[in-house]
This record gives sequence, C-alpha cells and structure tokens, in this order.
Amino acid sequence: MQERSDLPTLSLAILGLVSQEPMSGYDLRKLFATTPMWHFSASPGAIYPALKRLEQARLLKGTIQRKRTLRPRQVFAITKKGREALTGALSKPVTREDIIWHLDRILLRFAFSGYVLGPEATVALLKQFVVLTEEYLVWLREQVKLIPGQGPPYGRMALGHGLEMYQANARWARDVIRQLEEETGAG
Amino acid sequence: MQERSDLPTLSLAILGLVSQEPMSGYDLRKLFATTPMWHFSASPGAIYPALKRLEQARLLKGTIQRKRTLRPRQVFAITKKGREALTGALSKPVTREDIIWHLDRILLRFAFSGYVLGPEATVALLKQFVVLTEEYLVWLREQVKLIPGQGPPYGRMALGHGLEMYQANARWARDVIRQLEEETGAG
DNA sequence: AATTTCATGTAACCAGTTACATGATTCA
DNA sequence: TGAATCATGTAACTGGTTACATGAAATT
Repeated sequence: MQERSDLPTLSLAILGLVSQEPMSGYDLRKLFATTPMWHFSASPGAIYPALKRLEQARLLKGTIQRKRTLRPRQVFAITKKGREALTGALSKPVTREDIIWHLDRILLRFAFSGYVLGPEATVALLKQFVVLTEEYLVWLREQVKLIPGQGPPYGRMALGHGLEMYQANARWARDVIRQLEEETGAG
Repeated sequence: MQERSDLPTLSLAILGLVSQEPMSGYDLRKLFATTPMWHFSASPGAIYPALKRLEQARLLKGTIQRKRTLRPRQVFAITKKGREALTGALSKPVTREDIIWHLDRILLRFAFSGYVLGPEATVALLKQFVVLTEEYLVWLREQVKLIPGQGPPYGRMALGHGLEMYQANARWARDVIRQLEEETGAG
C-alpha cells in the first residue's frame, strides 16, 4: 500500500518553509501575505487546516508556547517522516501535467530542491522541465498552424500568449542551469 | 441586491463557447481535451454540474435531442440573460489579483471579448492588463533588490522567473494591441 | 482609551477531482 | 461480436474561499 498520492501545493510550500525554520501559522500567513512567497493563500481557513492535516500525517510536530494563555502560539517543526515526504515530493519526475497546470509547484520544487537536495538534483529537475516544455512547444506550434488564417485572429493570438509563456519558461530554466553549472564547476 | 459575485472560470469558458455555437456537455469535453482550449477541466464531474448550474441560473437553456432514447443528447444554447452575464463579465475592470492568480481568466476574457465586444473593447482590456502588469513588475523588481546578495541564490532565481513571466505578458499584450490597432486603423 | 498587531481557529460554501455507472451506436 | 466512441451523469472526497469569532499584547 503506497503513500497517499501528492501533497497539495500549499502543504508542500508549508513543509518546505518549515523544514528551513520552525514556524507558526501566523508566521506563514505573514510570509504569504508580504513576501515574494506571494501566490499562496494567506487565509487562515487554508493555513490552519493544512497545518492540522500535516500534523495528523506526522509530517509536522507542533509545540505550544505560552501554554497558560487562552491563545497560545504554536510553532511547527518538520519531523523525520516529514523530511522524507519532502525529499520524496521534490525527487518525483516532472510531468507534462505539471508544466501546464502546476507551474507554481515546479517553481516551489525548484527553490526547495536547491536547499534540500543540492544543486545537482536541482539542475536535473530543471533539465526535465526544459525537455517537457520544449516538447509541449512543438505541439503548440502545430496547433497554431492548424488555425485557419482567414478567420478572426483572437484564438491565434491567445495561443501566441501560450507560446511566449512556454518559451520564457524554457529560457529561464536554461539560464538558471547555466548559472548553477558554472557555480558547481567553479566550486 | 446585486448579481452573485463572479462566474467561475470554467463557467465563463462554457458560457463564451456556447455563445458562439450551441453545444452539448460532450462537445465541451472533447474541446477541452483535444484543442488549444486545453487548461480547462474535461472531467464530467466538472462539466455537467457546471452546465446544470448555468441552466439553473437561466444563463443557458438546454434542449434535449433524441428524446426517446435513454441517453438523450442535450444541447445548450445561451439565453438573453446569459449573454448579458457574459458581456458583464468581459467588461469588468481587470484587477491586480487577476493578473497574478487568474491569468487564464484574462486570456479567456481576451479571446471572447474579441468576438463579443469587438476590437476596441479588447484593446481597452489589454491596456488595463499592461498597466497592472507593469505596476506589478515595479514591485517585483524592488523585491529582488531586497534579497541579500550573499545567501543561496534559489529564492532570487525563482523571483527571476516571475520577472520573465510578467515581462512576457506585457510584451505579448503590447504586441497584440499594436496588431489590433493597425487592423482597426486600416479597416 | 483606542487602535493595531499578534495569534488561532471554525462554519458554510464552492467547485473541482477521481472513480464509478449506464447504455446506445458505430466501426473493424 | 467485440472494441471504441458517443453521451450523460452521480458520489465521495478534497481543499480552498469568505466571513466570522475570540482575545491578549503592544503601540499611539
């Protein structure tokens, strides 16, 4: 019987952040509301239930500070099992679905992979990303060709946006690969 | 008492497609599964309930063909109220939240706006998009500067991805604006 | 004394996912 | 006749949203 499918993206974000430094729900909310860790829900109705689920799954362990007050502060730290789940999630192969629907997840995996698995694994992740993105670009370009040239141009233009996006993705990834390889080569 | 908030993205997609040509749930599923209208759920558990909600809200009207069979085919057409809801949704101002979290919605609005509201309204939509995107880019560049230069580079690199994305968005929009203005200017 | 910030949480709702189910029609 | 395709739908689950609620501590 295998571990239940994928961590939701918010849970992955929380797990990765807490793995670097124990945090409370409030700390996470502030982080998501004010820093470039934008893009993740800062709403208490998302954070606190997610923390509860992670603790129930024994991936996090909460410690209550200020026990005597009515509103104690609870700081969460990653467990051994949690770290295994994190490295597992970061090591999974990138899929075509990921590059289309879960780009935020890939970026998250990229950043945490750097800290948790090191630069080599991160370069490998990025290379998978580049390959899949370029495959997808091939398909997209075929789709563009299939659109009749005489009709209204909006569909073609919207597709053009997709092309720009995926090209930018691939460009960025190749650039970062180059930087990381220089670094590890020089280090 | 005002109309209940926003149409969900899938409902907007369905409404816009059906406004061009009446379709069944199955037609929509095929479209979402095989054409560049990728990116929308082709799962029956999403499509059929969405169609039911749109019909209950009187935005669509279903007509059953092949009445006598057990599995009739039901084709949906947009109603007057549905067309009003569609133009309303397309005419709403673009928000900062849209450009960060709902880019898919903006692309959808762009494409349908072309057909439903015409090129001038579409150019206006794109111009809003460009302004908000460039404002956001300013903020992002400030965030990049705030990252300490000596630490691990992963956070900065992930932010760099955001910069590339939003720059590509703005570039695409400006390009399309230019094309549409040439067209309407020449036409 | 009033406001803001710290800090945690729940309840109702919404909409999407996967998996399941049914059965007709068309094609090889 | 068996497989693929047409065609519609439900049930259980998941997890995010908004809005609400509480109350201490720090700041003005």
